[in-house]
Amino acid sequence: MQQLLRALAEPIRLQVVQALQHGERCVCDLTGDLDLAQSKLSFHLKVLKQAGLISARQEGRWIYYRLEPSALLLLRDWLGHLAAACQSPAPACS
Amino acid sequence: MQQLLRALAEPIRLQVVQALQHGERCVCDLTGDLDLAQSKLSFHLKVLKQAGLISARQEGRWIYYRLEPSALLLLRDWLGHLAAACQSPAPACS
DNA sequence: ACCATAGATCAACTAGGGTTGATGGACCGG
DNA sequence: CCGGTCCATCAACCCTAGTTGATCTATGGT
Repeated sequence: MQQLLRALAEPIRLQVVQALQHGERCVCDLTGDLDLAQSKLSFHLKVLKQAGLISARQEGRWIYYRLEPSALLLLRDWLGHLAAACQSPAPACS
Repeated sequence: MQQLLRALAEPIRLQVVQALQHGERCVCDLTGDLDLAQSKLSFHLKVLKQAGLISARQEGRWIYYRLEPSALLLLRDWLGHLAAACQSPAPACS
């Protein structure tokens, strides 16, 4: 969880994730979409990839990145469990 | 989302959230549970509160903090939508 | 009124993460 | 081969978020 949250909790990386939500994009597309220096984008893509939130596929000179739904669902479910736990009967310690 | 993610993406705050998952606790309980300096804990509680993830209730000299499930569910649903979007038919641009 | 405890806040310091610009490697077209 | 494009990596810098210790407010017991 820790790693997933840290990866998502950064403005640029959040933008990248949102830019990928409707399908894969290559790095050069993303630099254009988000108006970022290539070096900067590459750094953030690496963080997201290490966290397991995205994966890469090479095609010729281009590298296409895509979201990894399993990671999103893992985090989603964890939040669901937390919410469920804190809504349950309430032990009411005093 | 940004603010929720940033608030959760910190080891101590994550511990606090987990410590609160089964019901409210006062600050002095939490300093004991997590073995933290009072000042440090107070700082992180403030961040979590500003993000809307926890809320406070005063009782005498004690202040009890509790999780705010609505914030957790908001984030949960956002992740669900993201996962759904990236799993959908796939426009397959070339 | 006095003291003890719970907790917030502040200023100074520190460190880890993000930025920047340059370099390097891979792939391709001519 | 050679030049150009796509992308990763690196070192140096910078800045913000977190830490620390002290101080301040409020509440309550005696």
